[in-house]
Amino acid sequence: MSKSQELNERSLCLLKTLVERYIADGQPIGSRVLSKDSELKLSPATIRNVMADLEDMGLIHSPHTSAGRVPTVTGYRMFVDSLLTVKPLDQQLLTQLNTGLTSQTQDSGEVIGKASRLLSDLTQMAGVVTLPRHEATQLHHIEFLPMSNTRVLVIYVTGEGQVHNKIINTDREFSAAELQQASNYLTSVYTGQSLAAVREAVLTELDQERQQVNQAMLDAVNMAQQALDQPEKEDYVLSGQTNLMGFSELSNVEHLKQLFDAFNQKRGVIHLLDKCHSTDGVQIFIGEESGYQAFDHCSLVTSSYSVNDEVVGVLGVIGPTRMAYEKVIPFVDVTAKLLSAALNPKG
Amino acid sequence: MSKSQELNERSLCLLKTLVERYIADGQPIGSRVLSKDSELKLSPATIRNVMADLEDMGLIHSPHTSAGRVPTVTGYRMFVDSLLTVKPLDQQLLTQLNTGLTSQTQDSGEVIGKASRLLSDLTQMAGVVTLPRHEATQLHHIEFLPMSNTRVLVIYVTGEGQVHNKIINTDREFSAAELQQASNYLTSVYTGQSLAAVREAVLTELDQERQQVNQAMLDAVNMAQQALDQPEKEDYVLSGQTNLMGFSELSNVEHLKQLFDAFNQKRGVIHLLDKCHSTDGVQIFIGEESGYQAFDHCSLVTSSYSVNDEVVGVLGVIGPTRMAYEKVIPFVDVTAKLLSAALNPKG
DNA sequence: TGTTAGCACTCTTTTGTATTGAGTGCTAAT
DNA sequence: ATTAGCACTCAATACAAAAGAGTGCTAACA
Repeated sequence: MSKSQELNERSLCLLKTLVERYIADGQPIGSRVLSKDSELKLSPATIRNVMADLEDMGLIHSPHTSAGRVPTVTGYRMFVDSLLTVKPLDQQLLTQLNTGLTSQTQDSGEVIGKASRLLSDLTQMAGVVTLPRHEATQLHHIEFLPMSNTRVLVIYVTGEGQVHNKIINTDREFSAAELQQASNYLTSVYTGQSLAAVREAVLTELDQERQQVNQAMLDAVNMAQQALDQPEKEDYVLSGQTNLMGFSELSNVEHLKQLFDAFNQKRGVIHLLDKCHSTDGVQIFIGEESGYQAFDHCSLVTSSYSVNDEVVGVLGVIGPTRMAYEKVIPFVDVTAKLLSAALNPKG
Repeated sequence: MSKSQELNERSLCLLKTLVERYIADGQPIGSRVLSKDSELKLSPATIRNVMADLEDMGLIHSPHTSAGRVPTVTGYRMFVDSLLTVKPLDQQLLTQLNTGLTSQTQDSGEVIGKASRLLSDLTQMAGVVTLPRHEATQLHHIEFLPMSNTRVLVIYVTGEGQVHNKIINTDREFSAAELQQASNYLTSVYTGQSLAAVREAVLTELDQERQQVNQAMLDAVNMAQQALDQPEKEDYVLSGQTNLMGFSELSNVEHLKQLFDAFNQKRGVIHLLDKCHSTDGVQIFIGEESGYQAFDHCSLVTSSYSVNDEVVGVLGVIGPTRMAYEKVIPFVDVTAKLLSAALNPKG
């Protein structure tokens, strides 16, 4: 009785080799192979007993009577949490990453895209990088341009050259000169502050100084308020989706459709990625743990990246549950660090 | 002898109903069904004779001895070219299109995206719209902003609020004031001209007036030249890719992967879409006609759209070869016209 | 001469049955 | 506690037979 609940060294060791072997081969592992594969010198019969225990504990599972065993989600979880021996990152991969992310003359958008691409290319799975949190980035410049009648094009530049734009409708028609003046005023006052701060400042300024401030500036602030009104929705860059079509465990078209639909919706994925914002270090969602049905057969390995020591985004790799965690984890970890480095204002 | 090469009224009529029926059912059509389905009162035996002729001519094809017949690519081609009875566009679809494309306060990018989305949503296939040809659009404003050291952010606005930006490296450091002056100079001189014209003008100005013109303007022109140097690559907006995963004829994961890879490469698709630039009216590629293996089982129905009576882009629908051409064709046609209308400067 | 009924034939699809092989669980021996 | 042995389960494979769909051809017919 006590035995069946006890997770002794031996059981764990066997679980470990079972998972490793299953990740390598993709086929259910029977007692015979496990007996040969493990450094423990045990007979298949003994191993069968242990396996029965592991199955009782919900760590492995048998597809049917005459098949071997396969790790369950909790089995994988135990594996990555306490059994995994992380491999140091392949040197060649490291240099590829480094050269890919460090090249000059790129705005941050390009770097993000490049990172996503590298994640997918070097893992042969799907790579994802969220765009830096809009709110946290600094305002670098804001400009109003006349379009037609009362329509005004607002352009504002944040961080290292990310350009955002939006068309707003104004109450009355503005001349090019007026708009120019507004641009100058706002840029001079608010440059260097975070967008969140600017939004707040603009709102209070609208409230308090309505009477005192001169009309031109009031107009400027008003337009800024409209432009920054609803925060831009979060977004991410996904690469290598087609890589996922190669994996036999996802080869069911129905599953694939669900997965790709989820990618297109973006909502769910963003929500999932947001969960990693808080934690630092690598975080992993295995199969159903994500809570999204479309990801039932996938795992997600993520890490957050920062600018100026503040977490502004998340990046990661999406692949089948059966992935080489021992390689992917350090890979994602390093990529996050390199991306942070690449995005930080140069020395 | 002569008979087997002759495409009389009756054969064509049967081909037509065969294709229609096959498009509706998706299963090979036998002589019995065709006999019942056709308005011609002919026995299955007679129909078998006709079908044998059609097969000789390469218009239909039998998957195997005991299956019915299926249209070949040339069969489809004949069908859409001369047999098709185009259905007038469903009134409800029309209003949906209209309201979707006509709403206010959208920059052209949004309209393009919306069009693509509508194409896919309303056909339940994939929709594609190329971005308006960059070269042909008018320059509306150009602006230089200092980033760090010698890096300068160039922002230029074209057409109805499309914002482009690029970071360039300059020979020396420029002050904000200098850049402002350059912006003003270029904007005042070149606003309203097409990008292609601007590029040309800039180049000649660099050549000819190197001595006479003042240094500030020379710098400005120099930077503009760098920014407009290599033309932006063509691009398109694709929607509803996942719709394609629902079709049984494409449900082979291998095919799907090829197709989606092609979508990601973009190169091939763009090349294909470019072929439609010249022609006006609806153009159709059926199966292998496209010349791209990934599209072997797909058809592409396209039409070009214009701004100021000049063709600037192409839009279309991608779906399985077996699609309801009689509905899709008018739909694509109308969408192209509505998009042209939506993009043309108002009033 | 064009159309049709009839029939033999082909080939896929389905269904059923037997066999093989992998792997287990249990029991009894070590 | 470990292990050898054995009966048992179940998927996968192979094979055979039957059913079904549709054709091509021939001969009869209007």
